[in-house]
Amino acid sequence: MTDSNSSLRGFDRSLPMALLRARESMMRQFRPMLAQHDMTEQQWRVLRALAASELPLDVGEIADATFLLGPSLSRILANLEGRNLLLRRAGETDQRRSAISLTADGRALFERIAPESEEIYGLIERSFGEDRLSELISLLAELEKS
Amino acid sequence: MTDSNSSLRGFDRSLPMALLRARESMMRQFRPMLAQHDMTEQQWRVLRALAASELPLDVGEIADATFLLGPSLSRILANLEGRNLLLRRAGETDQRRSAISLTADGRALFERIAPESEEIYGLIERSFGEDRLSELISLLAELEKS
DNA sequence: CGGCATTACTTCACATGTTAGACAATTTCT
DNA sequence: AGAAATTGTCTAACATGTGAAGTAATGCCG
Repeated sequence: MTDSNSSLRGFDRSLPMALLRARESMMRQFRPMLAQHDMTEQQWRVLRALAASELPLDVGEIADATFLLGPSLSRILANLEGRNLLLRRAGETDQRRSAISLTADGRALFERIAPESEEIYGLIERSFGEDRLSELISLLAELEKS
Repeated sequence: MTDSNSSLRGFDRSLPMALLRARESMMRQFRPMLAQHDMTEQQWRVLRALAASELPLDVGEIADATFLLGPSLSRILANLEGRNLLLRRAGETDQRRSAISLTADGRALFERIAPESEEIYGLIERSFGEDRLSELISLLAELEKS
C-alpha cells in the first residue's frame, strides 16, 4: 500500500463508493468461510433462497429473491446442478418455467454452512450494535425507494 | 417479474443484501449516462482519480483511490491506454512503478462527463435529503471500521 | 558484491456483472 | 385457428471480481 495523498478525498464523500466499501468490508468476513465449502457468495444466496422455500422455485423467483440477474443465475444454477446440489424439473402448467429444488446433498450442505454464517453475522451485529444496524438497514431501504 | 412469496423474507433484513440493493439502485441512475460515453463505472472512477490529482499517479495509488483490485485495474488501464485517454511513463527513481496521467483526450472526456455526473448525484442528494445522506455515509464509514 | 526476501505489478483461471440478442412456450388478437 | 406480441429463460460478448502464481526491479544483509 502506498500512502494516500490528500487531493483524492472526493471519493470519500461519494455514496456509491461508501456503499461499495462497506459491502466489501462485510463480505471479507464471510468469504473465507464460504470458500472452505467451495461456495461463492452468490451460490450461497441461491442455496439460502431454495432452503427457505418449502416449494420448488422457478428461475424468476430465485432471481428476485437473490437479486441476481438472469445470465449470472443461469450459470450459477448450471454449476450447482452439476454438483448435485439442486434439481430442475420441467414446470407442470408452463413448460417455460422449471421447478428447482435442493437435493439431499444441497440441503445437507446448507445445514452445515448456515450456523457458521449466522455466527459471523452475529459477531458483526454485536460489534456494530443492533440499534445502529437496524437504523442503517432502514436508511438503505429508503434510499433504494427514493 | 413473479410475485414474491413471503417465505423468502430473510434476505430483506440481511445487511450485505441491503448494501447490494442500495448500491445497485444508485448505479442504475449513473450507468446509462456513462454508457453514452463508452465508460463503465470503474473506468470512470479511474478517470476521476487521475483528474483529481495534479501529479501523475502510480498503479498502487490509483488502486487505493478507486478501491479496485490489481488485476481489474491492470485491465482497465490497458483499455484506457489503448483509447488514448491516459499515458504511462516509467517511474524516475523506481522502475517498477509507472507514472500515469491523463492525455488531453482523457482530460477532455472527464470535463464532458463530470457535470453530468454531478447533476445526477445532485438529484439523488436532493431527493434523499442531505441530512439523511450525510447520516448514511457516516454509518457506512463506521461499519467499515468496526 | 552476491544471494534473498520484498515490493509493485501483471498474468492466469475461474466466477460474476451487464447489455443485447436468440428462442421456445404462452397468451392475445383478429 | 393463425399471426403477432409477450414472457421466461438462455447464450453471447465483453468487462470486472477474486485468489493464486509469475515476473522484474529494489532493498537488505552477510
